Amino acid sequence: MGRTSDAKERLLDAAFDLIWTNSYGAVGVDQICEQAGVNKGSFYHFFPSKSDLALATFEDQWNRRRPEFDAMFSPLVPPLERLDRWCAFILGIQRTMARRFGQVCGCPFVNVGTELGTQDVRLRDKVAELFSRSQQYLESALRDAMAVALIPEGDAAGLARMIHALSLGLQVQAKVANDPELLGVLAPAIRRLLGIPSDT
Amino acid sequence: MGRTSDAKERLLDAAFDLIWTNSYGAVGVDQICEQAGVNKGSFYHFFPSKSDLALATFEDQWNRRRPEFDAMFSPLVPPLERLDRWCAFILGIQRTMARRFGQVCGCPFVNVGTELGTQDVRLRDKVAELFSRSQQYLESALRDAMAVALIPEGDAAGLARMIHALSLGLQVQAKVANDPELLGVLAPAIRRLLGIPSDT
DNA sequence: TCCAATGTGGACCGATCGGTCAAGTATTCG
DNA sequence: CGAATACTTGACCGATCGGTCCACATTGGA
Repeated sequence: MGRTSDAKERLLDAAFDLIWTNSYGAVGVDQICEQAGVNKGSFYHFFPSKSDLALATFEDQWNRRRPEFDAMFSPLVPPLERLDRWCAFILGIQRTMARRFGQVCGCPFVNVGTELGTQDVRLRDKVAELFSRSQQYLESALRDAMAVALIPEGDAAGLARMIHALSLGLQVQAKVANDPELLGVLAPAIRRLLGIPSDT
Repeated sequence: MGRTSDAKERLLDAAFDLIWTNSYGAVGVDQICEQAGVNKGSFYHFFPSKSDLALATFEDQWNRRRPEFDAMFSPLVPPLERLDRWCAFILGIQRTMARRFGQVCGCPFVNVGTELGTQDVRLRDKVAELFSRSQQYLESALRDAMAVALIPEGDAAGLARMIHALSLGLQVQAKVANDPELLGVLAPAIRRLLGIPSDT
């Protein structure tokens, strides 16, 4: 009962894009509303605050990306190829954003996590949660790789965290240098970390 | 001629601390002035804009830290120990900030670089420059390590970038998890990356 | 059909934002 | 001493901030 609307989705979309390409602090509620084609009254009908919108945005984006991740890390894909696909995925995203926007945007979760980490505990915790989910995919791939002796046995969770850190750091470097191609070293770097000799 | 003052230094100090522990956007000019015990008029006597202050702050901080870096990476220190000292340095800073402030603050340059990377080119370029300087220290240590065959010959610059990325990523993870001890894996991760078997 | 629930429009709020300005005070040099 | 310079003071500006409010439009279920 009551009327229906897709304003909430439009707000989630607009907010994520604007915050990703700018920053949480630099994007105003008015701006988000304008881009979403929604009035301020409606905004606060759906979300109690700007921070709540950001929170919802993150969960929403994750859910949207999840099928892609599940496919990438499918147990049917050879373990090391899963990692390669993941590297290609990240590189692809940063390339696309850089081309569309003229500027490497980096990882949206890192951006907000570092900006608001000391100010908004809920947002910080949400980013930590999303990080943990990413690492679970990596960890699972690493364990499968160990099972078939593609890499030596070891602390899969710890390794996953290292690989994840590597990717975050390279994305920061790429953003600051405004060059998505810096992410090209991600895959070889991971192989180094895993002790796999490169092909060349 | 004319009167003298240390207001500029106080502004640089206050600004760096406030921006590091919060974020660029969340800290106002008024707030910086209050913490520095300086009036707004004086602020704009020394700096043309908030963004210029941030820029000056970064250069200032680097110059202050430089002797520490030069000592850490002195050619008289064995190459691999330089890297260990660097890891300990980063861990120490994050621990101190976390204890003093109740929250891991991460790398100040990453924080601002990711927040303003798409909005303020000068700031972005400055962060890129500081990153490059850090990598030069690492690169030099790696080359020295190669010279005495502590690690296999290879692309020192590329390896330095990977190590640097690893440290940035781990700092982001530590901030978001609010646990400085996550940086404990930095040293072992670097050894892994360099292909050095761990002691254990 | 009519009502209750749901979403919309947009004016409005006090606070704060980065930045300006002009008059005044201290200091150093000639 | 006097004038040029360097710094201080604090009131002030328009714009924008996140958030509130409420009359109104639209809808689905009974």
